[in-house]
Amino acid sequence: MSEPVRPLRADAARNRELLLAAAEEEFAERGPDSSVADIARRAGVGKGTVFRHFATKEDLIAAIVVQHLEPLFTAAQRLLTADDAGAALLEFLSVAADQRQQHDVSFLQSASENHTSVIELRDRLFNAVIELTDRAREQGSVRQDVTGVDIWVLICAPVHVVSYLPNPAPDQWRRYLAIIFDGLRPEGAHPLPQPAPTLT
Amino acid sequence: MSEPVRPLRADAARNRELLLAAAEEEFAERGPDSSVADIARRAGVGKGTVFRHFATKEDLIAAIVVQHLEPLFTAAQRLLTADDAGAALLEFLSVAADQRQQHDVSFLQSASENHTSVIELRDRLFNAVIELTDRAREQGSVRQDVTGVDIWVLICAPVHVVSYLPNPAPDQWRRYLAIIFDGLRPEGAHPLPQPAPTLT
DNA sequence: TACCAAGTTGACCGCCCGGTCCGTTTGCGG
DNA sequence: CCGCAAACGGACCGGGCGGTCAACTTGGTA
Repeated sequence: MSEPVRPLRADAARNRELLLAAAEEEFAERGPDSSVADIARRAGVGKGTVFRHFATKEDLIAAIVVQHLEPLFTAAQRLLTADDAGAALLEFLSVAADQRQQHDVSFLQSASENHTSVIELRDRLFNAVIELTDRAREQGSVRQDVTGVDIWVLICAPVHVVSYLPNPAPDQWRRYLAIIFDGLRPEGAHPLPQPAPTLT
Repeated sequence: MSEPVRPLRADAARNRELLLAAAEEEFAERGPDSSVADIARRAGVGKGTVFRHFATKEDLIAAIVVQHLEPLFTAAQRLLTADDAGAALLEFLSVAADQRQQHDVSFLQSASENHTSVIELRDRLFNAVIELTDRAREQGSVRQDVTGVDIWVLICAPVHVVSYLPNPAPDQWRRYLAIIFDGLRPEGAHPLPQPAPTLT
């Protein structure tokens, strides 16, 4: 079943990394309509080389998304072993926001929803967020009526709202994460008007 | 200085409305890359007619944005006369979210940032939000360290986070508006790590 | 060092986009 | 009801896109 994949040639491996880095920068700067030709130019390779490494533009996007989800998943797993689950949840949200602030490619997620590699990693990350949230709720660090799905959809909010500012400070998202997290705390919580959603 | 603009012919006026409605639907369903040809087809007119009414695609987008900002501004002005400024602010955020939930074209805002008509209306709306927020803060309905700019960037958040759900209930945004608004209340507020931003 | 598979390249293809243009149709004042 | 300006429609244009391919270069190995 398993294929004895030969290692990439040295120049090919280097070009692959150059391409991923260039594509990430290009998407972060120019948005979701960045062209493959521009990405190739930024990486200093021909356009044909892009398609040798990634069969379609969508495959390239999926590779970038995976590269972003991976360290997030690692962080989530590490934080699952922390004693203070509330602080762990807050730090996870900080790590996620900080990563997005550097290179915001969140708009690529929807363009790679069909790739199994993205789906698998995304689901594992989702489950880790559920666990983080459950632990924080059990310790009374967040309100009783908040679920992992709530946290899941709120991950992106701090960075997103900052994108409406003309020249935001690099850490501006911290202000809005703090506001939102205050809304998640048990103290002074008002009843929620809608039941918690699911992902199905 | 003023031009004696003749009234539109009956069919032209009707087509203009058809086009605006069709474009709004098309953008809401297909996203920011909807084509002018598809919009014309949905409106039941030729492509040339689109460009008779709106010189460029950007002009069409700006007209849609203005059509969305106008009722929002009206609502904000009305709510400025309410007694309970905290409830007024919450209702303004509800009106804004409810409108966006019906036809989310918020991604068009950035594509029409150069149009004076959009800029003027947006600035007037912004000032109204400042006033609404100042009144709510003075009445102690929201925390002392929150500003109108904070509210301004948070307007879009409830609808945005819901967009990450596969089949959201029409009122799902209310859950997240409630969470965020709890974070804006004075009770149990933790100090904010970053100063309030400005729009310049 | 000589060989060749692996890798690179950029011209090229078909497609679709925003925008133009002119021949045709139509609403409406006299 | 007539005449015409206003409005309409769709073929057409230049340009940029994702993706292909055949000629060329190069890294690793025997």
